Amino acid sequence: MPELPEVETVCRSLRPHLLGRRILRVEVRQPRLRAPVAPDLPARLEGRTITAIHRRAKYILIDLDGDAVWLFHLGMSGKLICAGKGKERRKHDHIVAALDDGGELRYHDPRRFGLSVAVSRAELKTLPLLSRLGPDPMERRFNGAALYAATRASARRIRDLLLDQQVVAGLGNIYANEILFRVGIRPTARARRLTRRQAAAIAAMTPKLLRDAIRWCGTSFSDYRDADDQRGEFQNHLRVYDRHGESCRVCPNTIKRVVIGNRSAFYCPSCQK
DNA sequence: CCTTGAACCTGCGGGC
DNA sequence: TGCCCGCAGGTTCAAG
Repeated sequence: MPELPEVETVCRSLRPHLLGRRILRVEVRQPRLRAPVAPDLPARLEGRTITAIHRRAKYILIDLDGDAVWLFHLGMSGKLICAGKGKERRKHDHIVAALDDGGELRYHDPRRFGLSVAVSRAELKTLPLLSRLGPDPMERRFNGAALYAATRASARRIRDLLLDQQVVAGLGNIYANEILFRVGIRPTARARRLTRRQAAAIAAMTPKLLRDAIRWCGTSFSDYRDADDQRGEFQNHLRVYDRHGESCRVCPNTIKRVVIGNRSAFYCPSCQK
């Protein structure tokens, strides 16, 4: 479900509910996520107060007093929902935290591809999950030169390179495809065939498109929702993703779907070369 | 080292 | 109505 714009939207919607709140109790109802939830997770969180919420790529980091950080990755179907205590538990509510204002924070994830970890600040710095990530797309160190360097000697297709979180951290299949449409490059193009100019165009378009998607609160393609259960609106601005068989928005051609790297890629055969 | 494909899960929509 | 198939916003690991 969630790529960088959706994760950023979730962070923003969490803050009004969570900042300054104390965590009273954490219940792990299903520990079997992508990585098993550690048995000591509740003990590391209970009694602590939430001081800040940030995002790194597709990870959500909740800072607590007393040197603790609560980290989430939403996988494909994960949601963080803030709810009043009266609301009944739903199937797949795997982690439920009770807050000092009577509210709750729930981690809900039918497919269980997400994960949740509680660590100290020192442990956070050494977490392989985060230390393996490349630059966020909004950082200055992600630029045309860096992307061009990553494309050299790469036999991979450019769509797959953009999904590699070590190259740039935060893109997923929707935005990788949308970026490539907007710069006129086919997702199937071999990375090493790109020119310096094309790499620069992709690197410039990436933060631009992501900011635009954040402005629309992300893409609610099927089930993505923020912490208030609100939909995003960027699905109304997609030009190629999941539009195969439909007509291109800028030319008379039909959008095509191909499978590369085991995942669908979408493009317009005449707008993208 | 690099690249590809399968695996991890559940749910939904389409075709029959 | 029900069953089977393919597909899904992500990541990791094994095999070649």
